[in-house]
Amino acid sequence: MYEELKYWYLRDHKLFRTLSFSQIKQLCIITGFKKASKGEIIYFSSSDVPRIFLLKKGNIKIVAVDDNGNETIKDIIQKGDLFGELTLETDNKNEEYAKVLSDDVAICSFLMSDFEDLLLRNPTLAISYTKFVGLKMKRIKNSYSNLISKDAKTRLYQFLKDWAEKEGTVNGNSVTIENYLTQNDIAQIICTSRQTATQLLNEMETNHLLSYNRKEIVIQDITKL
Amino acid sequence: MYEELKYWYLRDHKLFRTLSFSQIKQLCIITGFKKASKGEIIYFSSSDVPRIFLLKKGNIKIVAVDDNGNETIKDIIQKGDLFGELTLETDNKNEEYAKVLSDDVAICSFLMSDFEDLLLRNPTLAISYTKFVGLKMKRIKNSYSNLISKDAKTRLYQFLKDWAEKEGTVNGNSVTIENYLTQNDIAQIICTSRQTATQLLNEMETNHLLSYNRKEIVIQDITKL
DNA sequence: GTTCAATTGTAAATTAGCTGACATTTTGCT
DNA sequence: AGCAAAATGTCAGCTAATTTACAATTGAAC
Repeated sequence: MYEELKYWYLRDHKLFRTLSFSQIKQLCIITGFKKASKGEIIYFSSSDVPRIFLLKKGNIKIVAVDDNGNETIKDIIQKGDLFGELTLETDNKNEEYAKVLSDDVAICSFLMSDFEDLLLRNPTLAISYTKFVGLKMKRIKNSYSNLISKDAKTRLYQFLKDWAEKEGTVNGNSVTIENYLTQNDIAQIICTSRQTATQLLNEMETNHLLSYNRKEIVIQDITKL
Repeated sequence: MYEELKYWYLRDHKLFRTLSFSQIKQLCIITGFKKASKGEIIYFSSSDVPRIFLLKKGNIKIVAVDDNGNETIKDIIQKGDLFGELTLETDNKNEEYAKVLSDDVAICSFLMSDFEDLLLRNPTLAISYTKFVGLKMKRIKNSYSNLISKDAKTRLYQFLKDWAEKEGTVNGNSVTIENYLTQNDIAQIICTSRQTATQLLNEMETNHLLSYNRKEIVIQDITKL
């Protein structure tokens, strides 16, 4: 029954829908499970054998540390997202780790080499996977060109719109987002200083565009952003 | 013999090294050839059937036009690079075109659907291709995080180093680059204003770091950048 | 050779946003 | 409850780089 559970955990991701039961089982044999709670740090890049991870529950942020010890948020991973060495290529110089943002997370993982084997035997999956990586690339390109050509305000608005679309609960024109990020996190994501982010958020609050607190963000009218 | 030629054209790219003659021939049947000269604009995103392109000779820039009609340089493609819908996914809302930078270019292309068929029959190629797309993604990530966290000067230095490494002719510590870009192009690539780029380049010239003209750039000592 | 457009050079004014430096509030913890 | 740590609020410089504005140079076309 444990096997069964794992099966469904993987099956859930749209990438694996096309796989037969036995194929998933093959991956499952080496599938690892992990639970973690808020604030915990999960190392995944170096040391261990290269793995691909699937976040089953909760939210995490991928943080990179540069030579000066500065932390930068690379990515926010949500329930259902894959992360890790998606390029099937290991690079060890990469100092990245994941930090748990929600109360707790469930992560399932498998070895990159096993996945590669599976892709070899499953060309359709290989194509789906390529498209998946491509989509990811397109998203990254998009958000980066936002970062570069737009000012901080526009970037914040765009970020909030994206966030609302991905995770918000809609209620007419109003959208409610469960807020698991600090203002500092938000600032890092939109690449600005914490102070600027605070200012902009307060400005939006006085303009009745949204109401902000540490639990949730309510956007009064998403069409006005 | 025309067939033969095309074979070698494709064969040249390291992605296709693992393919058999017949497999390449299969692609070649639908391979298109194109020649174009300086300043010419090549549309490749919309209208036509989705294709993947391989630049065999010369240099082009990929330019995107936003809603306000502003042009941004998305990418510089060099001899041997693939471009087009590398993600195997068409998106039509994308307003992109290529502009020829060198005196003339040779481009060879094939249909995305044919390539997809080939990938299906060739899992090894599929994996290579996935890794290739992944590598591209990693490069993009890298250059973007440069754009975001570094100042204009550092960005210019990094760009020149990259350019020199890719295309420069080394002579001891000195490197000569054939300059097919205007200062405005360079400015756009490193995401700054034309004036700032000009200033920085002149500053480098007075500091004897390089000599610049419209034909070539000579970096006196690449290790000093 | 002359003309015109593109490219390059230079400088002052303006500005978005960062830094640093605090005060205040909230949260988790024992 | 009471404390420390984390998160938020606010403000005054400061700075890199954009904008605006124009001059000078180069190159290609006729």
